[in-house]
Amino acid sequence: MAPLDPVRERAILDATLELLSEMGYDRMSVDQIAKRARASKATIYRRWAGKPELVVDVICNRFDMDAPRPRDTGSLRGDLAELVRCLCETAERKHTLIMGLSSTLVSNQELARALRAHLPSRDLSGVEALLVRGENRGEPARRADTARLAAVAEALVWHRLIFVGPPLDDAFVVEAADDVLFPLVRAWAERPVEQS
Amino acid sequence: MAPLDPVRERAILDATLELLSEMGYDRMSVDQIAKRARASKATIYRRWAGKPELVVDVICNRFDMDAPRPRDTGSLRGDLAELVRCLCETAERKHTLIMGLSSTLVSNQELARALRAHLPSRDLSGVEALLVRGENRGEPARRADTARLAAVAEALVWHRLIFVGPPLDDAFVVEAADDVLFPLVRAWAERPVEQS
Amino acid sequence: MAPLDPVRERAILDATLELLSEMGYDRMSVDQIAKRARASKATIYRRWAGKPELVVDVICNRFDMDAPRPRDTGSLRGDLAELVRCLCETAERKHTLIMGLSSTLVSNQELARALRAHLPSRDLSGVEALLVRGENRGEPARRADTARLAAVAEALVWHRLIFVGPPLDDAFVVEAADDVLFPLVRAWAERPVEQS
Amino acid sequence: MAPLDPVRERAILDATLELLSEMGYDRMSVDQIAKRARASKATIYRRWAGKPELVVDVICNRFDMDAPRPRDTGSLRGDLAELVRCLCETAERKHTLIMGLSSTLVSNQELARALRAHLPSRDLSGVEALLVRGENRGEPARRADTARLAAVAEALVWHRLIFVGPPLDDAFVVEAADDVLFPLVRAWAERPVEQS
DNA sequence: GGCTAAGCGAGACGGTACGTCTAGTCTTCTT
DNA sequence: AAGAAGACTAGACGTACCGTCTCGCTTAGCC
Repeated sequence: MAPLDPVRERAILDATLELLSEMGYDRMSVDQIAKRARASKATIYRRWAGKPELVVDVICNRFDMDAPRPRDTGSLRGDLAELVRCLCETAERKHTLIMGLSSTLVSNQELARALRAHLPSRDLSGVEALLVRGENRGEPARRADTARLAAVAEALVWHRLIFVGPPLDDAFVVEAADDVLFPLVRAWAERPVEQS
Repeated sequence: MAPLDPVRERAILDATLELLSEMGYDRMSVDQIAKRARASKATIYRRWAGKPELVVDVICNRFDMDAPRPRDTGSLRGDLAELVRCLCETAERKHTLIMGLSSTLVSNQELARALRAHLPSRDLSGVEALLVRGENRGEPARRADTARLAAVAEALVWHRLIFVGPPLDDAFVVEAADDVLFPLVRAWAERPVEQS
Repeated sequence: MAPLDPVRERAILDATLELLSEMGYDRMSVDQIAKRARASKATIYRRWAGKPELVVDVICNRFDMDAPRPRDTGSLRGDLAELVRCLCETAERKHTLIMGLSSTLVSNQELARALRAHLPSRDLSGVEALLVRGENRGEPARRADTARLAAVAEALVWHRLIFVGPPLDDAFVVEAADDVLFPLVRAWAERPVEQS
Repeated sequence: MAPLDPVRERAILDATLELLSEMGYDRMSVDQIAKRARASKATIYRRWAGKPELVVDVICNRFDMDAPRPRDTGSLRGDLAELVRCLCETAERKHTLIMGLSSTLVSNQELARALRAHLPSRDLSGVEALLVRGENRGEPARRADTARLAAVAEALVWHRLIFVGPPLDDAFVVEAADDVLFPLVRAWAERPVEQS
């Protein structure tokens, strides 16, 4: 058993994940985690420097952060709305966690970096596919920068969460898609920007 | 002295503001605030329901949240970059505070609302002026939705802060302006969206 | 309430005293004391540097350390046995506490001094009276050094506790009185030693 | 190597003995013993039931508990002082250990018995010789109960350690010999008590 | 000009989480 | 097959912080 037992680690991460959703970040105590995982606090602190580090690890390793893949709705505008909807879904899940952690993140840049590395939907293929479908339909989707489109969509969602708060309703989704993303994609298609 | 002494209130807000920048939100304790303000904790809790409320009050009343007014650079693209630069400046100041508070904001929607009411640059006249100048120059700035433009710009800045972190460098500013905001304004000018 | 509230102090000392006899020194935890006294651990640690200091205080202030006064049995030998019996009674009560503390006392001489100051039966008048009674009966009790007699008696009792252990039976009491204390008192009476 | 290796046992006892004098009983941890003896904790716990048992074993087997034999000083009074001096020497060495153990001894009578079996100077021949020498010199040493004399002397020394604390100075030695032991021996010689 | 009401500084209090430490058990790998 | 290495459970310890409360003192406003 000399190397840190992965079974125990798993149990601790599981317990943390459960409690995280049951109580939220700051009402969840390390003692509770230990009790639920039938682990000793020493076992927890042998692995993680503290509660925030543990939770970041949970987020990175056991939390499903990938947005669901946007479905084909038959039109570019519809697909963009669908994209925003998917991002909303994920962001609302992440939001609580990140907000709970953020007071720590501010004074712990190393931790912040670790978390950020796992935040974005690494998988851009959904957005890519959306643009390809649009192009195939003859819609003005060519040359759009996939990553930038995803970033702008994500930015709109998070901005809304921070400045207006949940819930993210359908009106917001449609506005974001129709008034920002769609015009933007069209603009890129017509006068492409030099890719950076 | 029967009504709550405004002098004491001021001293407490000042002390809080100082400590907030010296230590950050969560390493700052109420006892420290009391000591620095030569006030009793009772005096603090007679006015504010708790530490988060106090800090929100600091932000609302003693924290200069208004973005500096973007200057005229002679071109729409330049003005947009200038706008983003101004937003960056403000956002970086706000960022730390909001992140420190956010674990509380999640479970205290009332507080969140209070804070949000003071977050946005209420003053959109700078953005308005920017668009007017563009229009006067014959640039494609007509019919752009002032509030929406400001929101998108702000969204880009905050997204960057959350997902990449400070500092907000010049490359980011230029990209945001040239690759997103400028195409967007042009798109709006050419095929205006129905205002919501 | 500014000065440390004596009511709380009392409650804590009481709770400690109770738990001390219920569980013994080392199975008693500070958390238990706090819970029983309906006090916070902070309140305890504000007053005492730690568990040993608290217990020493209990012993000094709330523990009745005085031996019962030996009764008149009608003879010097009987009175001496009675004295030993009284000392046994007290010592057996003290024994557990001192033994529980002693691992700390070894490495904390300051604490040891505090405890020692409260250990001896300060009241020697019982022993004094015993000797006077003997003298009045014409028994050889003159000139005996009261303090020294008490010390020898006490030494015999503690030696027995340490080297043989409880319980202190009647045979021991009689032997101590008849074979040591009585001969000693007689010897002092016949050829008094120069008092030191 | 199949039978529990006596070499390892020896190493563990040695390490314990060293640490015992370096740090005292309660600041010495089992992990430290293991590390110093280059042994595993399992190896320790395979042989001894716990830390107290181990230490008792050290005391019984590797600790020289016997008082040095009192030398002939040419007079009974001098010999008695010499006896007390020898007891002091041993007691001061034992004192720390016993005090460190005592919190355990209280709640573990079996262990207490094991320790007690090794505590007294089993070898009474030194005391016996002392009395014989006195008798041969014509001093009043006849019929004295060797074991009881040793016990009283020992009692005086331990009482002093407990109630006044180390160090045991020369004044104490002389007083104990001249004011208690010598009168007592003389009294026994003149009116012998029936041996119990 | 006293009386009352309330704010005030000071700081103890209950509660609770944190992170550290130790004792004693158990597992895995090495020799 | 015994031993070294060291991870494990359990739980006590002492610290820090929050928000409440109680003291006296001082001040303001009203009779």
